[in-house]
Amino acid sequence: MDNKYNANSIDSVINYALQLKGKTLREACGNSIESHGYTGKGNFGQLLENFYFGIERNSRAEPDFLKVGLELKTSPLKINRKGEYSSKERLVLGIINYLKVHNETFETSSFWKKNAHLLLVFYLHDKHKDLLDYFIKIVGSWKYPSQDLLQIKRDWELINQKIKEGKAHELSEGDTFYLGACTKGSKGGNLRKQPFSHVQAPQRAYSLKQKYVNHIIANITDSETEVYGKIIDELAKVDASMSIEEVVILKFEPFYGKSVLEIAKILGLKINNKAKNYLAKLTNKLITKSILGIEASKKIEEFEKGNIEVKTIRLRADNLPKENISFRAFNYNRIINEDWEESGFKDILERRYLFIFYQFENKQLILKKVKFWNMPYLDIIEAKEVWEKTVQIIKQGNIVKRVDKNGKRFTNFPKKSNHRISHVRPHASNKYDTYPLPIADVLTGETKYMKHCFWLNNNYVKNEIYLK
DNA sequence: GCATGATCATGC
DNA sequence: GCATGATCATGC
Repeated sequence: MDNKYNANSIDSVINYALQLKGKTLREACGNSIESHGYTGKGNFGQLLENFYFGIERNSRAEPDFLKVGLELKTSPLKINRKGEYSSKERLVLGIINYLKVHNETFETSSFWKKNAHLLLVFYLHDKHKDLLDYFIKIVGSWKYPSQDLLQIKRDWELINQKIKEGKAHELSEGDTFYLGACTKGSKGGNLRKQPFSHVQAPQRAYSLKQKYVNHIIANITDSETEVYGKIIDELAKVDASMSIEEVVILKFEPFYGKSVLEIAKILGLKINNKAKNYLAKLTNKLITKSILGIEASKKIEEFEKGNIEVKTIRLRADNLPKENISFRAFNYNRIINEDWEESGFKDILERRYLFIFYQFENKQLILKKVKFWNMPYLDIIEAKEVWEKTVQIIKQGNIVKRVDKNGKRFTNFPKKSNHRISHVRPHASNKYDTYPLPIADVLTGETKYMKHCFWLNNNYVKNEIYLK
């Protein structure tokens, strides 16, 4: 290519990239894209690389801009409810080569050689437009803050450990904090060999979690509005070699065995135990104020970036959670148009959770223990059946099985008694709280139906999370 | 006593 | 008005 930029100068490369802001690929590359055989298919990143930067397509282990150590990454944006740009997806950083990585250390890994310094180009995705007409909104370079890098290294090592144990097929995005192993390839069906097991494993890629990418965006555009507290600052006071999770648990332990009343007293909180969410609120304050030593109003940066969801559980004396665990209601029209790989339920199942277990003892709630957890991959595959059945029932308009004399509905959705992990039940304010149906219900002719959601079975929580 | 359907309370 | 977290009601 001509001398649009100097490939030996990092500033030159970045400045050239910054000129993309506000433009589309068509505007930025002139006619060269069409004249080079662009067929309407392809990927935004490749087109940008070829036609704007003049780099031939490659799948090298080195960064795209080799001489200055910069790796070009493009990623779509969406507009969130507040009208701000946020990442539409996780940021994929390259396929995991199961056969090779077990010989690498993080510092010498091909992952780190390639991805230590990123040149990021974010464009606004619009399903009504040709990708040549997407507007490029955010451009910037990115290096990991040293505190994040420690965690990313831990994440990378955990992924490697699983491969070394012959468990590449059990990898899940929820295993790790910032750097995830996401499925990659046609509907997750791409199977690869792994070195220490004869079981073939779904192809996966290193990726930064969507929430982490949002923080990168806020950082690049200098638009961070939330005020965060950091666990890591507490960590340094304890023992810098401990992980975020170890520190959180260590800080919780002094409260084990204490009652909600005692904890409230320590926190200086009044308890309104008529409010259904008082325990969740108390837990939240406990985490921020007492355990992490930050202001209760602040969000915890690491939990945000790592997409960690806190769940408060009340156990009965026999260790069974008093209730099943609900998630957000699904939209009938949306769920039937999703692939499993991009489905909301898979997102729920691949997340990492922090469970806070309280137990009833002599009518008092006692903090028993806390546990970071994510669903094992094989269980996710099992729970997938519940999703598939649900989608099929909605597609067939076969939701209602019968209506009793009081108007109470019985559905064909997957039941708890037939499924070990998860089931489907209503999750609505009342029966008038509905979502539209894609096709009318065969039995009742109704075109909308009470909101439902996936629930995690309480006996699964007892056996697979609390007792394990 | 549990499974399943239905609804409540709060905060943003 | 809705998402979130949770509990209630009933019949088998």
